[in-house]
Amino acid sequence: MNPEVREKIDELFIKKGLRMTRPREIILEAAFSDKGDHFTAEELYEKAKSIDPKASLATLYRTVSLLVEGGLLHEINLGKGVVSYDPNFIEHPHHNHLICVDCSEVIEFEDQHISVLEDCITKRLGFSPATKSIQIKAKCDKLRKSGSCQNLISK
Amino acid sequence: MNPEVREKIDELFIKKGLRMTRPREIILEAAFSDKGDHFTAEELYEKAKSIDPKASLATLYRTVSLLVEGGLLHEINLGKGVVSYDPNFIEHPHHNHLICVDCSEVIEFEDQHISVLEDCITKRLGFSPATKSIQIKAKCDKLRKSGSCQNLISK
DNA sequence: TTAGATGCAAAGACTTTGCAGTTAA
DNA sequence: TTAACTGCAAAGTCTTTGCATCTAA
Repeated sequence: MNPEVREKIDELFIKKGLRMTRPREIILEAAFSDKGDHFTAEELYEKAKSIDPKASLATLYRTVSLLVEGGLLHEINLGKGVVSYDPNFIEHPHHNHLICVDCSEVIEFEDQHISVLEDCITKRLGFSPATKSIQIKAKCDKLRKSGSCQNLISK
Repeated sequence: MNPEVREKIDELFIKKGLRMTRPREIILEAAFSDKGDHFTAEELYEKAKSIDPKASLATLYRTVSLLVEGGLLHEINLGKGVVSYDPNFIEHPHHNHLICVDCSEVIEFEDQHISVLEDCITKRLGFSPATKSIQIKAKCDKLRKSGSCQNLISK
């Protein structure tokens, strides 16, 4: 786990007076140790069970809620009513998502220009651009050109 | 109901060989007759029941699915895992959403500049900018300044 | 006439919660 | 020591589905 991530977690636990328990350690490990893929509750549960087969889904949901409330994990909706979690906001607080409407591939990106424009629009509408986030839904060129794309095939 | 909306609905029903039944008419009326507010399945159900108390939730879900597949209704996630439906894409195909993270107020907006920029980013990432949509999550100025805002109070 | 649509009630998927026992600080 | 946490199983919420009946075209 990235030391920056570890530090933010410890901060949150101290700030909120939370206890660091073994079941929570396992969930944190499952959520933050990897390459930063998004995951559903079910996927996180599988990963947690691979670390400790006794991992409990109730504790997992409770821990995920704490992390979301604390801002360390973001709930994202990639369409189709599926709730996923994004562990990358600690390291990349300003990233946005592009989601392929066909194959559900998700790409994270940051862009200075769109941030500025977004701020303008947000202010014009009478809002403060805090905690803003952008989702672009688009069609994957791979799919359009070849009639298929990686993630669609792998389903 | 707006004639343009009516026309698109009829088009869809003809294209897909769907039958226009009374239960479906009621749901269409509930979804598209008003000022274009977003609604949840439950809210739509209440409205449908106000038109005909015998309205069935099963038929409602089935009809909503057809409309979403046909592109007449868009599923939107305004955070908190709540699924809502947006009936305004027929009249405003390119609108985007700004959602207040505090009070969940939703504002629809269109912006030429952000559309262009969005297209650039999308292409750069290897995607086609078809059916793109942007969600900005931000903080409501009203809330920030006065400590409260309309929608927060009304809850 | 008949394929499609309906409505009920049951099932399903996902998430939350009550409670008795356990544990970090 | 004790307030917080855990894990189980039960409950809750939201959505889908099987099936017998009905109906638009």
